[in-house]
Amino acid sequence: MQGVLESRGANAASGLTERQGAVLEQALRLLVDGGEKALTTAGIARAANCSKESLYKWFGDRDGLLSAMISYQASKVRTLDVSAGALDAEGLRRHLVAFAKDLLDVLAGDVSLALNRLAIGQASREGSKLGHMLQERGRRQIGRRAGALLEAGRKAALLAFDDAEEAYGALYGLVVSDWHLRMLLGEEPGEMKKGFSRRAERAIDAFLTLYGKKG
Amino acid sequence: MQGVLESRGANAASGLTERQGAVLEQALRLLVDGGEKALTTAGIARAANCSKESLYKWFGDRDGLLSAMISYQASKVRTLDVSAGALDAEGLRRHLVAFAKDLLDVLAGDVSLALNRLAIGQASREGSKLGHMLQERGRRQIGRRAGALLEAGRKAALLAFDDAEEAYGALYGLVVSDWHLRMLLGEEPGEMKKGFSRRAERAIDAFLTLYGKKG
DNA sequence: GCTCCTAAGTACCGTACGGTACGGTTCGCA
DNA sequence: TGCGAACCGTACCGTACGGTACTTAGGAGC
Repeated sequence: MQGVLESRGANAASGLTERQGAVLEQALRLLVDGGEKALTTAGIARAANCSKESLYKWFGDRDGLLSAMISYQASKVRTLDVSAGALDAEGLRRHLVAFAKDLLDVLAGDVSLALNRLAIGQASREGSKLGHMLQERGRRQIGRRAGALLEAGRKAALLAFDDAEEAYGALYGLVVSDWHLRMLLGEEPGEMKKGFSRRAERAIDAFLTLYGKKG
Repeated sequence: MQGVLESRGANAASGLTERQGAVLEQALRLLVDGGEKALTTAGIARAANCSKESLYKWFGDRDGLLSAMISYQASKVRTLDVSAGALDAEGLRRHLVAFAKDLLDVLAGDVSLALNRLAIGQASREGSKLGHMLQERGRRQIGRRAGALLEAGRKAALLAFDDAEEAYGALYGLVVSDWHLRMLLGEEPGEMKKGFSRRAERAIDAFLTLYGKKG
Protein backbone atom coordinates (compact mmCIF):
# COMPACT_ATOMS: atom_id res chain seq x y z
CA MET A 1 0.00 0.00 0.00
CA GLN A 2 3.01 2.24 0.02
CA GLY A 3 6.28 2.72 -1.74
CA VAL A 4 7.14 3.80 -5.20
CA LEU A 5 3.70 2.90 -6.47
CA GLU A 6 2.26 6.02 -4.95
CA SER A 7 5.05 8.15 -6.25
CA ARG A 8 3.41 8.44 -9.63
CA GLY A 9 0.98 11.23 -10.15
CA ALA A 10 2.48 14.15 -8.35
CA ASN A 11 -0.03 16.61 -7.04
CA ALA A 12 -0.96 19.13 -9.68
CA ALA A 13 1.54 21.95 -9.94
CA SER A 14 2.87 21.34 -6.45
CA GLY A 15 5.64 18.87 -7.19
CA LEU A 16 4.54 16.65 -4.35
CA THR A 17 4.07 12.92 -4.51
CA GLU A 18 0.95 11.44 -3.02
CA ARG A 19 3.01 10.04 -0.18
CA GLN A 20 4.31 13.50 0.66
CA GLY A 21 0.80 14.87 0.49
CA ALA A 22 -0.36 12.22 2.93
CA VAL A 23 2.45 13.19 5.26
CA LEU A 24 1.40 16.84 5.09
CA GLU A 25 -2.15 15.76 5.79
CA GLN A 26 -1.05 14.06 8.98
CA ALA A 27 1.03 17.08 9.92
CA LEU A 28 -2.00 19.33 9.50
CA ARG A 29 -4.01 16.98 11.66
CA LEU A 30 -1.37 17.12 14.37
CA LEU A 31 -1.30 20.90 14.14
CA VAL A 32 -5.06 21.17 14.42
CA ASP A 33 -5.24 18.78 17.35
CA GLY A 34 -2.35 20.01 19.44
CA GLY A 35 -1.11 23.34 18.17
CA GLU A 36 2.39 24.19 17.14
CA LYS A 37 3.88 22.66 20.24
CA ALA A 38 2.62 19.24 19.17
CA LEU A 39 4.08 19.67 15.70
CA THR A 40 7.46 18.02 16.23
CA THR A 41 9.39 16.25 13.53
CA ALA A 42 9.38 13.04 15.52
CA GLY A 43 5.63 13.34 16.05
CA ILE A 44 4.97 13.88 12.36
CA ALA A 45 7.15 10.94 11.44
CA ARG A 46 5.34 8.75 13.92
CA ALA A 47 1.88 9.88 12.84
CA ALA A 48 2.64 9.50 9.15
CA ASN A 49 4.61 6.24 9.48
CA CYS A 50 7.63 7.72 7.83
CA SER A 51 11.15 8.40 8.96
CA LYS A 52 12.53 11.71 10.05
CA GLU A 53 15.24 11.33 7.45
CA SER A 54 12.60 11.30 4.73
CA LEU A 55 11.05 14.44 6.15
CA TYR A 56 14.36 16.25 5.89
CA LYS A 57 15.05 14.88 2.45
CA TRP A 58 11.66 16.02 1.16
CA PHE A 59 11.22 19.34 2.90
CA GLY A 60 14.71 20.45 3.84
CA ASP A 61 14.08 21.51 7.40
CA ARG A 62 11.26 22.30 9.75
CA ASP A 63 10.50 25.65 8.14
CA GLY A 64 10.30 24.02 4.75
CA LEU A 65 7.83 21.56 6.17
CA LEU A 66 5.65 24.34 7.57
CA SER A 67 5.74 26.18 4.26
CA ALA A 68 4.80 23.01 2.44
CA MET A 69 1.86 22.56 4.80
CA ILE A 70 0.53 26.01 3.95
CA SER A 71 1.05 25.55 0.22
CA TYR A 72 -0.58 22.15 0.36
CA GLN A 73 -3.63 23.37 2.21
CA ALA A 74 -3.95 26.39 -0.07
CA SER A 75 -3.78 24.17 -3.13
CA LYS A 76 -6.62 22.06 -1.76
CA VAL A 77 -9.03 24.93 -1.20
CA ARG A 78 -10.19 25.94 -4.60
CA THR A 79 -12.55 28.87 -4.70
CA LEU A 80 -15.41 28.44 -7.06
CA ASP A 81 -15.85 31.71 -8.90
CA VAL A 82 -19.46 31.70 -9.90
CA SER A 83 -19.96 34.05 -12.79
CA ALA A 84 -23.66 34.66 -12.75
CA GLY A 85 -24.71 35.75 -16.19
CA ALA A 86 -27.70 38.03 -15.76
CA LEU A 87 -27.66 39.67 -12.35
CA ASP A 88 -30.59 41.35 -10.70
CA ALA A 89 -30.70 42.99 -7.29
CA GLU A 90 -32.00 39.94 -5.51
CA GLY A 91 -29.48 37.68 -7.22
CA LEU A 92 -26.62 39.94 -6.27
CA ARG A 93 -27.79 39.99 -2.70
CA ARG A 94 -28.02 36.22 -2.61
CA HIS A 95 -24.52 35.87 -4.03
CA LEU A 96 -23.15 38.35 -1.54
CA VAL A 97 -24.79 36.57 1.38
CA ALA A 98 -23.44 33.25 0.16
CA PHE A 99 -19.98 34.77 -0.12
CA ALA A 100 -20.22 36.21 3.38
CA LYS A 101 -21.32 32.92 4.84
CA ASP A 102 -18.58 31.02 3.05
CA LEU A 103 -16.03 33.54 4.26
CA LEU A 104 -17.09 33.11 7.87
CA ASP A 105 -17.12 29.34 7.51
CA VAL A 106 -13.63 29.30 6.02
CA LEU A 107 -12.20 31.58 8.68
CA ALA A 108 -13.80 29.48 11.41
CA GLY A 109 -12.43 26.22 10.04
CA ASP A 110 -10.07 24.16 12.17
CA VAL A 111 -7.26 24.08 9.66
CA SER A 112 -7.55 27.75 8.81
CA LEU A 113 -7.41 28.78 12.44
CA ALA A 114 -4.49 26.46 13.16
CA LEU A 115 -2.48 27.68 10.18
CA ASN A 116 -3.18 31.31 10.97
CA ARG A 117 -2.09 30.75 14.55
CA LEU A 118 1.06 29.06 13.33
CA ALA A 119 1.92 31.84 10.89
CA ILE A 120 1.19 34.55 13.44
CA GLY A 121 3.35 32.82 15.99
CA GLN A 122 6.20 32.76 13.50
CA ALA A 123 5.62 36.31 12.33
CA SER A 124 7.99 37.86 14.84
CA ARG A 125 10.89 36.04 13.24
CA GLU A 126 12.26 38.25 10.50
CA GLY A 127 12.87 35.69 7.79
CA SER A 128 9.55 33.96 8.22
CA LYS A 129 7.59 33.99 5.00
CA LEU A 130 4.69 31.99 6.40
CA GLY A 131 2.59 35.04 7.15
CA HIS A 132 3.21 36.45 3.71
CA MET A 133 2.36 33.14 2.09
CA LEU A 134 -0.86 32.74 4.03
CA GLN A 135 -1.89 36.32 3.34
CA GLU A 136 -1.09 36.01 -0.34
CA ARG A 137 -2.86 32.71 -0.89
CA GLY A 138 -5.84 33.42 1.31
CA ARG A 139 -6.50 36.96 0.28
CA ARG A 140 -5.85 36.27 -3.37
CA GLN A 141 -8.27 33.37 -3.43
CA ILE A 142 -11.07 34.92 -1.47
CA GLY A 143 -10.44 38.40 -2.83
CA ARG A 144 -10.71 37.22 -6.40
CA ARG A 145 -14.20 35.86 -5.84
CA ALA A 146 -15.30 38.98 -4.02
CA GLY A 147 -13.72 41.22 -6.65
CA ALA A 148 -15.50 39.41 -9.45
CA LEU A 149 -18.78 39.66 -7.61
CA LEU A 150 -18.38 43.37 -6.93
CA GLU A 151 -17.33 44.06 -10.49
CA ALA A 152 -20.34 42.14 -11.81
CA GLY A 153 -22.55 44.19 -9.54
CA ARG A 154 -21.09 47.41 -10.84
CA LYS A 155 -21.39 46.28 -14.42
CA ALA A 156 -25.06 45.50 -13.85
CA ALA A 157 -25.52 49.00 -12.40
CA LEU A 158 -26.43 47.54 -9.03
CA LEU A 159 -23.38 48.72 -7.12
CA ALA A 160 -21.62 52.06 -7.09
CA PHE A 161 -18.04 52.45 -5.93
CA ASP A 162 -14.86 54.10 -7.12
CA ASP A 163 -12.25 52.03 -5.37
CA ALA A 164 -12.92 48.30 -5.53
CA GLU A 165 -10.32 47.63 -2.86
CA GLU A 166 -12.06 50.00 -0.49
CA ALA A 167 -15.44 48.44 -1.18
CA TYR A 168 -13.97 45.02 -0.54
CA GLY A 169 -12.43 46.25 2.69
CA ALA A 170 -15.80 47.50 3.88
CA LEU A 171 -17.46 44.24 2.89
CA TYR A 172 -14.85 42.22 4.73
CA GLY A 173 -15.01 44.38 7.81
CA LEU A 174 -18.79 44.32 8.02
CA VAL A 175 -18.87 40.56 7.66
CA VAL A 176 -15.96 39.57 9.87
CA SER A 177 -15.61 42.45 12.35
CA ASP A 178 -13.48 41.14 15.20
CA TRP A 179 -14.78 37.57 15.06
CA HIS A 180 -11.69 36.24 13.36
CA LEU A 181 -9.42 37.64 16.04
CA ARG A 182 -11.67 36.33 18.78
CA MET A 183 -11.56 32.84 17.31
CA LEU A 184 -7.80 33.05 16.89
CA LEU A 185 -7.57 33.98 20.56
CA GLY A 186 -9.33 30.78 21.49
CA GLU A 187 -13.00 31.66 21.75
CA GLU A 188 -15.08 28.59 21.06
CA PRO A 189 -16.24 28.73 17.44
CA GLY A 190 -19.04 26.31 18.15
CA GLU A 191 -21.23 28.95 19.72
CA MET A 192 -20.45 31.54 17.07
CA LYS A 193 -21.11 29.38 14.05
CA LYS A 194 -24.82 29.24 14.76
CA GLY A 195 -25.12 32.97 14.23
CA PHE A 196 -23.19 33.06 10.99
CA SER A 197 -26.20 32.98 8.70
CA ARG A 198 -27.98 35.86 10.35
CA ARG A 199 -24.72 37.73 10.69
CA ALA A 200 -23.98 37.37 6.97
CA GLU A 201 -27.38 38.75 6.02
CA ARG A 202 -27.10 41.73 8.34
CA ALA A 203 -23.65 42.51 7.02
CA ILE A 204 -24.79 42.36 3.42
CA ASP A 205 -27.76 44.57 4.23
CA ALA A 206 -25.35 47.15 5.59
CA PHE A 207 -22.99 46.76 2.66
CA LEU A 208 -25.82 47.28 0.17
CA THR A 209 -26.93 50.34 2.10
CA LEU A 210 -23.45 51.74 1.58
CA TYR A 211 -22.73 50.66 -1.97
CA GLY A 212 -26.06 49.65 -3.47
CA LYS A 213 -27.18 51.98 -6.22
CA LYS A 214 -30.80 52.09 -5.18
CA GLY A 215 -30.24 51.23 -1.51
CA MET B 1 19.30 51.47 44.11
CA GLN B 2 17.54 48.16 44.60
CA GLY B 3 16.27 45.91 47.31
CA VAL B 4 13.52 46.25 49.78
CA LEU B 5 13.43 49.99 49.36
CA GLU B 6 11.53 49.64 46.12
CA SER B 7 9.14 47.18 47.63
CA ARG B 8 7.06 49.98 49.05
CA GLY B 9 4.40 51.45 46.89
CA ALA B 10 2.95 48.49 45.10
CA ASN B 11 1.40 49.27 41.77
CA ALA B 12 -2.19 50.33 42.17
CA ALA B 13 -4.56 47.39 42.49
CA SER B 14 -2.13 45.01 40.86
CA GLY B 15 -0.25 43.74 43.91
CA LEU B 16 3.06 44.26 42.16
CA THR B 17 6.09 45.99 43.57
CA GLU B 18 7.90 48.51 41.44
CA ARG B 19 10.75 46.08 41.02
CA GLN B 20 8.39 43.45 39.66
CA GLY B 21 6.86 46.00 37.34
CA ALA B 22 10.30 46.88 36.02
CA VAL B 23 10.95 43.20 35.39
CA LEU B 24 7.71 42.90 33.45
CA GLU B 25 8.72 45.98 31.48
CA GLN B 26 11.95 44.30 30.43
CA ALA B 27 10.05 41.12 29.60
CA LEU B 28 7.72 43.08 27.35
CA ARG B 29 10.69 44.67 25.66
CA LEU B 30 12.22 41.27 25.02
CA LEU B 31 8.94 40.01 23.64
CA VAL B 32 8.57 42.98 21.31
CA ASP B 33 12.14 42.70 20.07
CA GLY B 34 12.45 38.99 19.56
CA GLY B 35 9.05 37.34 19.77
CA GLU B 36 8.06 34.54 22.05
CA LYS B 37 11.12 32.51 21.19
CA ALA B 38 13.31 35.18 22.75
CA LEU B 39 11.20 35.26 25.89
CA THR B 40 13.12 32.75 28.00
CA THR B 41 13.30 32.86 31.75
CA ALA B 42 17.08 33.13 31.62
CA GLY B 43 16.81 35.98 29.09
CA ILE B 44 14.33 37.88 31.22
CA ALA B 45 16.48 37.44 34.31
CA ARG B 46 19.52 38.68 32.43
CA ALA B 47 17.72 41.65 30.89
CA ALA B 48 16.12 42.67 34.17
CA ASN B 49 19.19 42.01 36.33
CA CYS B 50 17.32 39.66 38.55
CA SER B 51 17.63 35.97 39.31
CA LYS B 52 15.50 33.22 37.86
CA GLU B 53 14.71 32.18 41.41
CA SER B 54 13.04 35.54 42.00
CA LEU B 55 11.03 35.17 38.81
CA TYR B 56 9.64 31.87 40.02
CA LYS B 57 9.03 33.20 43.49
CA TRP B 58 7.10 36.19 42.17
CA PHE B 59 5.18 34.70 39.27
CA GLY B 60 5.02 30.99 39.99
CA ASP B 61 5.97 29.66 36.60
CA ARG B 62 6.35 30.78 33.01
CA ASP B 63 2.62 30.95 32.39
CA GLY B 64 2.17 33.09 35.46
CA LEU B 65 4.80 35.42 34.11
CA LEU B 66 3.03 35.71 30.76
CA SER B 67 -0.28 36.39 32.47
CA ALA B 68 1.36 39.03 34.63
CA MET B 69 2.76 40.68 31.51
CA ILE B 70 -0.69 40.98 29.99
CA SER B 71 -2.24 42.26 33.19
CA TYR B 72 0.56 44.74 33.64
CA GLN B 73 0.30 46.12 30.14
CA ALA B 74 -3.48 46.30 30.38
CA SER B 75 -3.22 48.19 33.64
CA LYS B 76 -0.93 50.73 31.99
CA VAL B 77 -3.22 51.54 29.10
CA ARG B 78 -5.99 53.57 30.57
CA THR B 79 -8.67 54.61 28.16
CA LEU B 80 -9.78 58.17 28.53
CA ASP B 81 -13.53 58.17 28.32
CA VAL B 82 -14.35 61.63 27.12
CA SER B 83 -17.92 62.45 27.99
CA ALA B 84 -18.67 65.39 25.76
CA GLY B 85 -21.55 67.28 27.28
CA ALA B 86 -23.42 68.89 24.41
CA LEU B 87 -22.99 66.91 21.23
CA ASP B 88 -23.75 68.12 17.74
CA ALA B 89 -23.32 66.22 14.50
CA GLU B 90 -19.90 67.61 13.76
CA GLY B 91 -18.72 66.98 17.32
CA LEU B 92 -19.89 63.38 17.20
CA ARG B 93 -18.11 62.87 13.93
CA ARG B 94 -14.90 64.33 15.32
CA HIS B 95 -15.11 62.09 18.37
CA LEU B 96 -15.75 59.04 16.23
CA VAL B 97 -12.83 59.81 13.96
CA ALA B 98 -10.59 60.31 16.96
CA PHE B 99 -11.76 56.98 18.36
CA ALA B 100 -11.11 55.24 15.08
CA LYS B 101 -7.65 56.69 14.78
CA ASP B 102 -6.80 55.76 18.36
CA LEU B 103 -8.08 52.24 17.77
CA LEU B 104 -5.88 51.80 14.73
CA ASP B 105 -2.89 53.24 16.55
CA VAL B 106 -3.39 50.95 19.53
CA LEU B 107 -3.78 47.85 17.38
CA ALA B 108 -0.67 48.78 15.40
CA GLY B 109 1.43 49.30 18.50
CA ASP B 110 4.48 47.13 19.06
CA VAL B 111 3.42 45.82 22.43
CA SER B 112 -0.15 45.18 21.37
CA LEU B 113 0.94 43.20 18.34
CA ALA B 114 3.49 41.23 20.34
CA LEU B 115 1.03 40.36 23.09
CA ASN B 116 -1.66 39.38 20.63
CA ARG B 117 0.81 37.16 18.80
CA LEU B 118 1.82 35.60 22.08
CA ALA B 119 -1.75 34.93 23.18
CA ILE B 120 -2.73 33.57 19.77
CA GLY B 121 0.26 31.27 19.78
CA GLN B 122 -0.80 29.95 23.16
CA ALA B 123 -4.46 29.70 22.23
CA SER B 124 -4.23 26.12 21.02
CA ARG B 125 -3.30 25.01 24.49
CA GLU B 126 -6.50 24.17 26.31
CA GLY B 127 -5.78 25.68 29.70
CA SER B 128 -4.37 28.88 28.33
CA LYS B 129 -6.26 31.86 29.63
CA LEU B 130 -4.07 34.42 27.89
CA GLY B 131 -6.40 34.83 24.95
CA HIS B 132 -9.37 35.26 27.21
CA MET B 133 -7.53 37.78 29.34
CA LEU B 134 -6.40 39.83 26.37
CA GLN B 135 -9.85 39.77 24.82
CA GLU B 136 -11.49 40.72 28.08
CA ARG B 137 -9.15 43.57 28.92
CA GLY B 138 -8.77 44.92 25.41
CA ARG B 139 -12.35 44.69 24.31
CA ARG B 140 -13.70 45.91 27.61
CA GLN B 141 -11.47 48.95 27.62
CA ILE B 142 -11.94 49.97 24.02
CA GLY B 143 -15.55 48.83 23.91
CA ARG B 144 -16.49 50.95 26.87
CA ARG B 145 -15.29 54.11 25.20
CA ALA B 146 -17.04 53.23 21.95
CA GLY B 147 -20.20 52.25 23.78
CA ALA B 148 -20.31 55.52 25.67
CA LEU B 149 -19.79 57.43 22.46
CA LEU B 150 -22.51 55.56 20.62
CA GLU B 151 -24.91 55.93 23.52
CA ALA B 152 -24.22 59.64 23.69
CA GLY B 153 -24.91 59.88 19.98
CA ARG B 154 -28.21 58.08 20.36
CA LYS B 155 -29.19 60.21 23.31
CA ALA B 156 -28.53 63.32 21.25
CA ALA B 157 -30.70 61.92 18.47
CA LEU B 158 -27.74 61.81 16.12
CA LEU B 159 -27.49 58.04 15.84
CA ALA B 160 -30.15 55.39 15.37
CA PHE B 161 -29.59 51.75 16.29
CA ASP B 162 -31.40 49.02 18.15
CA ASP B 163 -28.50 46.79 19.13
CA ALA B 164 -25.52 48.69 20.45
CA GLU B 165 -23.32 45.62 20.14
CA GLU B 166 -24.18 45.30 16.48
CA ALA B 167 -23.47 48.95 15.84
CA TYR B 168 -20.15 48.62 17.59
CA GLY B 169 -19.34 45.56 15.50
CA ALA B 170 -20.01 47.48 12.32
CA LEU B 171 -17.92 50.40 13.52
CA TYR B 172 -15.03 48.11 14.42
CA GLY B 173 -15.23 46.22 11.14
CA LEU B 174 -15.35 49.34 9.00
CA VAL B 175 -12.39 50.84 10.81
CA VAL B 176 -10.16 47.81 11.15
CA SER B 177 -11.24 45.49 8.31
CA ASP B 178 -8.44 42.95 7.89
CA TRP B 179 -5.62 45.32 8.80
CA HIS B 180 -5.17 43.87 12.25
CA LEU B 181 -4.74 40.37 10.92
CA ARG B 182 -2.34 41.57 8.25
CA MET B 183 -0.19 43.28 10.83
CA LEU B 184 -0.30 40.21 13.06
CA LEU B 185 0.90 38.17 10.11
CA GLY B 186 3.94 40.36 9.82
CA GLU B 187 3.07 43.04 7.30
CA GLU B 188 5.13 46.12 7.96
CA PRO B 189 2.99 48.53 9.97
CA GLY B 190 5.19 51.45 8.98
CA GLU B 191 3.64 51.74 5.55
CA MET B 192 0.11 51.28 6.82
CA LYS B 193 0.26 53.83 9.58
CA LYS B 194 0.49 56.72 7.15
CA GLY B 195 -2.96 55.93 5.82
CA PHE B 196 -4.62 55.63 9.19
CA SER B 197 -6.00 59.15 9.29
CA ARG B 198 -7.68 58.98 5.93
CA ARG B 199 -8.83 55.45 6.64
CA ALA B 200 -10.46 56.50 9.92
CA GLU B 201 -12.38 59.30 8.24
CA ARG B 202 -13.62 57.10 5.42
CA ALA B 203 -14.74 54.46 7.91
CA ILE B 204 -16.62 56.98 10.02
CA ASP B 205 -18.28 58.39 6.90
CA ALA B 206 -19.53 54.92 6.13
CA PHE B 207 -20.59 54.30 9.70
CA LEU B 208 -22.58 57.53 9.81
CA THR B 209 -24.20 56.63 6.51
CA LEU B 210 -25.40 53.43 8.16
CA TYR B 211 -26.32 54.68 11.61
CA GLY B 212 -26.52 58.45 11.37
CA LYS B 213 -30.02 59.74 11.81
CA LYS B 214 -29.84 62.31 9.05
CA GLY B 215 -27.14 60.58 6.98
C1' DG C 1 20.76 -13.65 -8.58
C1' DC C 2 23.07 -9.23 -8.04
C1' DT C 3 23.11 -4.41 -7.49
C1' DC C 4 21.01 0.13 -6.73
C1' DC C 5 17.74 3.04 -4.75
C1' DT C 6 14.26 4.48 -1.56
C1' DA C 7 12.60 4.71 2.71
C1' DA C 8 11.36 2.97 7.55
C1' DG C 9 13.00 2.55 12.12
C1' DT C 10 16.18 3.61 15.59
C1' DA C 11 19.90 5.33 17.85
C1' DC C 12 22.51 9.25 18.57
C1' DC C 13 24.31 14.21 19.28
C1' DG C 14 24.30 18.99 20.50
C1' DT C 15 21.69 22.40 22.29
C1' DA C 16 18.41 25.01 24.67
C1' DC C 17 14.90 25.58 27.83
C1' DG C 18 12.06 25.30 32.33
C1' DG C 19 12.70 24.76 36.86
C1' DT C 20 15.61 24.06 41.26
C1' DA C 21 19.42 24.46 44.51
C1' DC C 22 23.29 26.76 46.52
C1' DG C 23 26.76 30.31 47.84
C1' DG C 24 27.43 35.12 48.58
C1' DT C 25 25.82 39.86 49.41
C1' DT C 26 23.05 43.63 50.89
C1' DC C 27 19.89 45.65 54.04
C1' DG C 28 16.57 46.10 57.81
C1' DC C 29 16.20 45.21 62.59
C1' DA C 30 17.12 44.24 67.32
C1' DT D 1 27.31 43.08 66.35
C1' DG D 2 24.64 39.34 65.15
C1' DC D 3 20.32 37.47 62.88
C1' DG D 4 17.18 36.85 59.21
C1' DA D 5 15.01 37.98 54.94
C1' DA D 6 15.32 39.10 50.29
C1' DC D 7 17.79 38.67 46.28
C1' DC D 8 21.51 38.20 42.71
C1' DG D 9 24.49 35.25 40.05
C1' DT D 10 25.54 30.85 38.68
C1' DA D 11 25.70 26.19 38.48
C1' DC D 12 22.99 22.26 37.92
C1' DC D 13 19.36 18.72 36.35
C1' DG D 14 16.02 16.49 33.50
C1' DT D 15 13.91 16.70 29.36
C1' DA D 16 12.67 17.57 24.75
C1' DC D 17 13.58 19.02 20.36
C1' DG D 18 15.99 19.64 15.59
C1' DG D 19 18.90 17.44 12.81
C1' DT D 20 22.16 13.48 11.34
C1' DA D 21 23.95 8.78 10.77
C1' DC D 22 23.38 3.99 10.57
C1' DT D 23 21.01 -0.43 9.85
C1' DT D 24 17.63 -3.03 7.59
C1' DA D 25 13.80 -4.25 4.32
C1' DG D 26 11.96 -4.41 -0.22
C1' DG D 27 10.99 -3.27 -5.01
C1' DA D 28 13.25 -2.03 -9.95
C1' DG D 29 16.35 -2.87 -13.55
C1' DC D 30 19.94 -5.79 -15.74
